[in-house]
Amino acid sequence: MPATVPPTKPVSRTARKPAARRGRRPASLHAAVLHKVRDMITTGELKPGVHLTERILTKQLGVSRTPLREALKILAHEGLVELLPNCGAQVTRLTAGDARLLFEVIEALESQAGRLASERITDPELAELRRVHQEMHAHFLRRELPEYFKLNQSIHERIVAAARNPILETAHRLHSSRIRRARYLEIQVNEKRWRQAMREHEQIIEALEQRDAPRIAELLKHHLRQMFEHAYRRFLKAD
Amino acid sequence: MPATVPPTKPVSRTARKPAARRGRRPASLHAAVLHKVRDMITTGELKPGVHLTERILTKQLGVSRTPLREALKILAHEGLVELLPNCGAQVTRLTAGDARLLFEVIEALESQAGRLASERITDPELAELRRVHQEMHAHFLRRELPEYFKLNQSIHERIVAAARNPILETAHRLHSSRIRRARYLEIQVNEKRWRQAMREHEQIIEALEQRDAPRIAELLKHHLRQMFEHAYRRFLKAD
DNA sequence: ACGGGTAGAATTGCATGCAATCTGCGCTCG
DNA sequence: CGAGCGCAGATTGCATGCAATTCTACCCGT
Repeated sequence: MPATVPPTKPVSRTARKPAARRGRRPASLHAAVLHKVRDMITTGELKPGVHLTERILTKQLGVSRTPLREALKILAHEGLVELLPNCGAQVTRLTAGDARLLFEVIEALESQAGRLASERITDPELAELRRVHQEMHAHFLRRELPEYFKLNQSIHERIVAAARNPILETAHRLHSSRIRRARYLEIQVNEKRWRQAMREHEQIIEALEQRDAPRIAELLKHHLRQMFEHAYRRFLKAD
Repeated sequence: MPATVPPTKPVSRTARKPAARRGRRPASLHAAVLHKVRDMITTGELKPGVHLTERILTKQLGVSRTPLREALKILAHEGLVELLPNCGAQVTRLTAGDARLLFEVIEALESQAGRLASERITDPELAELRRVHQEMHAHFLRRELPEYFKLNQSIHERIVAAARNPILETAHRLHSSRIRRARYLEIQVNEKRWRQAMREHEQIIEALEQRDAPRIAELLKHHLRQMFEHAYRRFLKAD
């Protein structure tokens, strides 16, 4: 009985208070719910395998079933939840096998993004990337894992964004979000791997500055493969 | 006023006739609607830019608004339709620029699929692929475009399937469906390109039989790029 | 005659009601 | 005492009702 979670602040727009037109654009409710639930899953607030009942979620989010159901359908389509007919939804439990499949997809997308980024990234973007990288390095030296992790994620996102391909970006984000937690696990505590990852990042930035497309693609692939291999072992241990 | 389309057979399950339990599994209505509308878009029954009103579609499909809306939300998420807030949906109009973005994504996915397929494809699958290829060749010799096109599509799908990665497969299908019509345009009437495409296919199959992963990846990329370049010109002319 | 404003109609977005299905539990029968 | 059956509760899936927003078209003023 997971109903112990306190109801979060309702996302409702006009709701019962027609006077309060506080938030700027009401934005569509289903979109808000979609983002909220997706966040809850990727941050781990909703753990894999948890059974989601519409009743509980609607109460937590303060919306009715219609927008919630629309959001769940989309999440199911994305693969973040599984919809059992007439039996509700449950957060997808990521097996090691699934993780491998995801990494194979991400590898393809991210290396392609790197290739394109090397041709399209602007000098200011490069400078900013270098700056973030150095900031990340500082956190690495101080062994501040959460901050490091956040900037790490940010760097990968910036590279993908520099590819100037929103469709590629969306696809990449979609699949990345599903292994976000695996990526986190990967670095945790493994000092040696952490140093290695830093070196790989250093090389990637350098290759980008030299706009060496094939090298970037190779480096990103290698980086992701290493990441997967290490995360994989942890997975097997964890399961 | 596009309401001249005759209502297709309703997809409803129990509907108004509780006696008729004809179809085996009722299957979920929203899934049926999703497939139906997606088909209508990819086959061109619903042309790009057409405005979709819930009212009309519900009548055509014989379902109520709820499952239809859920299907539209997913299609919007896939990029096949655009959902204007409070203004309904319209079939996404694919610009030449969008097509380029899509090709960049497909190139990444399909070349990765080829790489993986070269390692994982079974000998019977290879034999079947060769068989389909020869059948396609026969249609090529007889200049039977629709049949050729169908088998062409089938070959690409088989290669992706041989990668043994359902997630990759889904992502590939998702993006491919959006440029399906462009692919069709590409070959039409351009005799020289057609012969060239046949040669490329021949090489791809050979490389697969030799399980030469890097070569397959390169060949598929080249094949797709050629396809895009030729389709691109037609696009620009068509627009 | 033309532009602006406003009332009306239609359409979307959300909430809720109803039927069908599934789960769990108690009861009965072997 | 165990297994099968049936009933009740809960939950999902779909249909529809209501409010809000947008688009259209008409009317009025300049």
